[in-house]
Amino acid sequence: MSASLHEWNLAPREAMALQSQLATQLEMSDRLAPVTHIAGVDIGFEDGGETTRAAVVVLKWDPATAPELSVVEQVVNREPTRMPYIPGLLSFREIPAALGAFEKLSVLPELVMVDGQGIAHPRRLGVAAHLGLWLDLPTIGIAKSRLYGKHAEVGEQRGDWTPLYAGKETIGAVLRSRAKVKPVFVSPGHRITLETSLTWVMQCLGRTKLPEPTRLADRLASRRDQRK
DNA sequence: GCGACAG
DNA sequence: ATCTTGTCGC
Repeated sequence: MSASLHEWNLAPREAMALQSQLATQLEMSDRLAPVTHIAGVDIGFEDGGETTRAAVVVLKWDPATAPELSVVEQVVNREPTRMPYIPGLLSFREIPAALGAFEKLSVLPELVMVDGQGIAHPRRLGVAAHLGLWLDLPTIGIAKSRLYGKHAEVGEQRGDWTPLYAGKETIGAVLRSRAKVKPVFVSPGHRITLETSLTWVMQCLGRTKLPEPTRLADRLASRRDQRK
């Protein structure tokens, strides 16, 4: 059985109120155990959207070989899709299936990278932040596009980044993870700072746009991946 | 009222 | 996210 279902079947109005409340519980400072394993999380859909497929990939962290990291475990969890995609309420659609995938894991990571926003969200509770609270693990959000916040143009060089702002508050960073490619949006979720988030993301960056954890989870969650 | 809008 | 082939470029 997964987490108390009542939290996941809320009307948009209530879901939004819950997000604001939960956001106050986020820890915005570093509280990480020594990192030996990093997980990547992403969600995909099948059957025209009727089935939600959560994928979690656990990689062994080894500074000697990074950004090449070995896969220690891969898990896929399928569940009936419970609600449609509503901008700002993504976590209510994706987290239930993700929690099921984590329950199947035999190796728990000390750090989790999620495909989506951390606190770079209207109410500061993107999917990465929400998942971090549920798992009580440090999480980082790595999104392929912007949901919320303003920013200046980002440099062209790989590694260049510029702050993502919500007024005067810094809620994330726009990172040029690969030259000549659209930048990614990095924002801390839970138990980690933006600075530390950027350090980890860059350390897991190969020559690709996405860091290894989410790149592999992306592939595993995608319908194009013919595995089963 | 008019846009914007993670996956 | 997903529906979908080939094709341009490093």
